[in-house]
Amino acid sequence: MSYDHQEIEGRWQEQWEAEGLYRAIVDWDKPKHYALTMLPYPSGDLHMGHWYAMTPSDARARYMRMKGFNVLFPMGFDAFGLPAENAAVQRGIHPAKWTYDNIERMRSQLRSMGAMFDWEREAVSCDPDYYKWTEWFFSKMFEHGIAYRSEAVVNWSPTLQTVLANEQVIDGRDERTGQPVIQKMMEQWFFKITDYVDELLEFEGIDWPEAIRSMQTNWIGRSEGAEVDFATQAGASIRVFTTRPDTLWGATFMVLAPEHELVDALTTDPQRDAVEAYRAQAASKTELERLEDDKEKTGIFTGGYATNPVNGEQIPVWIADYVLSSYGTGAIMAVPAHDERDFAFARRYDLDIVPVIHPEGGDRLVAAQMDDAYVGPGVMVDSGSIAGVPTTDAKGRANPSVAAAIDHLAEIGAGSESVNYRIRDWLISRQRYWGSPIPMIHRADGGVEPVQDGDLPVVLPRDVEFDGRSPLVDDEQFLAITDSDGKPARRETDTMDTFMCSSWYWFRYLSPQLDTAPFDPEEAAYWLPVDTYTGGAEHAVMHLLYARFFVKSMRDMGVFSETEKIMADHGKPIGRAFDEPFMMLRNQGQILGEERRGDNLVVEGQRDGNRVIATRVTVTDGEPSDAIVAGELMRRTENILGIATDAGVVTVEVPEGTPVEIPGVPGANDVNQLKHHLDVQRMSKSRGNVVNPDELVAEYGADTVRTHLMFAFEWQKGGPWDSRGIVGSHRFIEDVWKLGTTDYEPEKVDPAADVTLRRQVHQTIQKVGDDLEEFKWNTAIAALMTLRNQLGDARRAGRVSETVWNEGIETLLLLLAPAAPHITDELWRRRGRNESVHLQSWPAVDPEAAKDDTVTMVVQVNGKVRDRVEVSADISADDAEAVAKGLDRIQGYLTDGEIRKVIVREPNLVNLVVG
RNA sequence: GCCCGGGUGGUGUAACUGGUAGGCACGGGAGUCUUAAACACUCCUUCCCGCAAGGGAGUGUGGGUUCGAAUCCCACCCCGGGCACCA
Repeated sequence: MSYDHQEIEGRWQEQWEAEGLYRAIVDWDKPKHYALTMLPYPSGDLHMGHWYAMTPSDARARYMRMKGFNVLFPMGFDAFGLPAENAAVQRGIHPAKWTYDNIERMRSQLRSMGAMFDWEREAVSCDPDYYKWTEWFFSKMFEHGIAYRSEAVVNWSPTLQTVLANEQVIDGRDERTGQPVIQKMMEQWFFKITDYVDELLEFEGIDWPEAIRSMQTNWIGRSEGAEVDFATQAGASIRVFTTRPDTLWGATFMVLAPEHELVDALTTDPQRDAVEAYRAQAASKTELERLEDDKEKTGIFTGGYATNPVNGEQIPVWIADYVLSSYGTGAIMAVPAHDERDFAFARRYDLDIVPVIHPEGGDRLVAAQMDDAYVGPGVMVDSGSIAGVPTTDAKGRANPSVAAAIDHLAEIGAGSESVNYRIRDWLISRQRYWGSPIPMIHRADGGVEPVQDGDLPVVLPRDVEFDGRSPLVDDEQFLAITDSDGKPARRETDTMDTFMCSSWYWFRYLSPQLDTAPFDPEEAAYWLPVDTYTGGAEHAVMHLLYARFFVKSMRDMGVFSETEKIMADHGKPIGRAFDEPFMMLRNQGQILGEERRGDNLVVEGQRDGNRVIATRVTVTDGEPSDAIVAGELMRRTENILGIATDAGVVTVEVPEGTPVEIPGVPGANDVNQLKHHLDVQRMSKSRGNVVNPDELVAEYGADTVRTHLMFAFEWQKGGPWDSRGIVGSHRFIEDVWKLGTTDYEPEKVDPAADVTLRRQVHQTIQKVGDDLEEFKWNTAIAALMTLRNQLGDARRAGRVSETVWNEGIETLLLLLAPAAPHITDELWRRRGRNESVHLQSWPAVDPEAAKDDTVTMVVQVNGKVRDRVEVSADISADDAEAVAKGLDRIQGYLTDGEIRKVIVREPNLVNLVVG
């Protein structure tokens, strides 16, 4: 009987569905487990990454179910977003049609995984039934002052024709397309995520990876310091935020962001033209251009002066674009002696430098002799009342000099302690069509008001034309509305960031059909919170941060009050259920395209230690001989290339300005284009490195693909796909088939063989269970492969009894069921069981059976292994020592000295120290 | 520059709390089967010396702690990720 994976997998997927095997129903008598995996965007095709993310999560959910939990494992689609609009523009397909067609296709691909998704709970964020509640949340947040409209400098993407949140902009480029964004003053909708910063910095009671926590902490960017006011002749004073109020005595000038509101008032007439010119020039630059000019700081003197509050000095006020209007107060006090940026600026414009820190154990600093700002510890000098106070590397009040300065500022009334954050409020409006409408009305009198709850959802008009801009802006039918006073008004035309849709989707899964509330409190009381959440780490400061914010604001708006009552009725503790969305978070890595030989790079240059400094880099098909390095580009980090040559991977540094030649791409290129070019080239030349799961499933079956993805990678790390390796996992699945389908008859039963096999079986139960708890699939599968080998050996030897053989086979099926659900259910029922393997309990370890009765004891002499011997597992320390000393091989090592010390770690090791 | 996470055979990975480095696979080699090839099966496969018995080296590099270090400490190099003119 050969293993026909296509027939088996198709049949079981249908049967499970017909049986409703994975329906998750509230049952207060059973412990619940809410397992969640990030929902996909319906791009059209499921790729390996989806399989890699979802099938291990499915295996975990299945394991929890076998452990006795009532498991909810839903799936849905994050279905709003720009690609649908691009399809409309490029191919004339309506975004809704494009999206729903893709969803249809992906549903069937998802089914081919054989996952235990409860499809009755599916949620699709672009359904009006769904976005009605996305809009409702917006209205609630508007009511509670969490959503607000404000004018601010925002990131505008000319490519996407919309504004973007800060989280979506990386190095001045939009994170999706890599195109530059520009800064624009616009009136937009925001969510007050900044009200929650302190709570967001805490991760109490949740089990999240350190990397995500530190990324969020980093992004929020809390810094402690003080706000200080500097009086000016213009009347208004300039407020600055500084983390180093202790260096105030060394502040010799001030710098305002070009956009700062006091610039006009401070600018003197002789300087006005120059200041205006500088402001205009700064405004025209993209963020990217500002960053590129970072070598030389530029700025201009306003002509105005401010008074240093601690010493009364008059100091000049400049403007410069290295001061950001968006951070702190948009103005700084410059302390060139102790800040690198201020130092560079002062040197360039010949401004005063006054050192106020005396370096520990060093000479007094002399301004004229400084080559760099001094940022280390020391003692405050020339600093009025805080002179003599030590200064350390500590931040905030933990630094004695900062504490002293804050106290002094409070005394003289010039400033106070203050905390600043890097994070800004979440900009959620988008000038796009395919998103959830913002349910607001602009009144004729200039005010705004929410659409009445009863009128939700504001539905996207279907009959619209696409030309790259949002069709909502001039859709008169959509726009025309009356306000609550019955007067003509206009609808808001912005839609919401799609991250808004994904900030609450796991609540919608609880009751996707409910039309009276976003979720059913009866369901919520039982299932919440989400117990395990899995997905990619790339969402660290977007989705995962927004989701935390969202739950906290829902809690504060009272959205959970009924749910809480029902929980109390059932005596279920609330814990952190409404403070945090996901109790446990685990991130999988990324599956990369298969590495393969392709286009070569030829590098000319000099060797420098273990790397090569390039003088010229050329992309070529040939392999010229005068090159120092020739081979395939494996990786690039900034200007460092890793090139695979016959002699291994060589590190090549490409200094700025090195000529980079790419055939067909004229003009000056740089390293940034290199990798992109080669990737594109490789992808299009042969799609051999784009791994298509559908093809693999057709060839090997879903069980093999699932098992292999779990086996071949360290899950949190991922890595490049290697098409050769999958045969190993396939052999494993086929061996399981053979083991499960052959009738076993012992030749001659040997009780010792029974003991051995049972020990192996029960040790495997222990090992696999431990590994699945910790998401360590690779070692769990390795242990199951070992058990496969052991069962194969036992069958060949024919010494184990039938009972023990059956226990072994059935345990293998039970332990493998989460990873390979189809073959295990098939074999399970072929063994005459009429209930699914997926309804069985996880096998229990019999500790007696699992115990080793003998172990290999290592005998070392001076820490080197010199012999090994089988001993009883419960050997005493004295016996172990005696056995070790008695070994012939060991005797030979004892002749050159006497035993000075004996270390015994029975039963594993004896170490004899001889000298 | 700062903050995380890493570096183990030809490859992917494994190794409890400091106690046998290389388990599970891929690839490679030899053999059995076959007219042959593929499949399957058996054995070998960290490197060096040796016919072998055996010996030596070995977890990025260099030091240290320890009876004993892949594991702990210090310094450095490299890789991946995040942040970055953030005052």
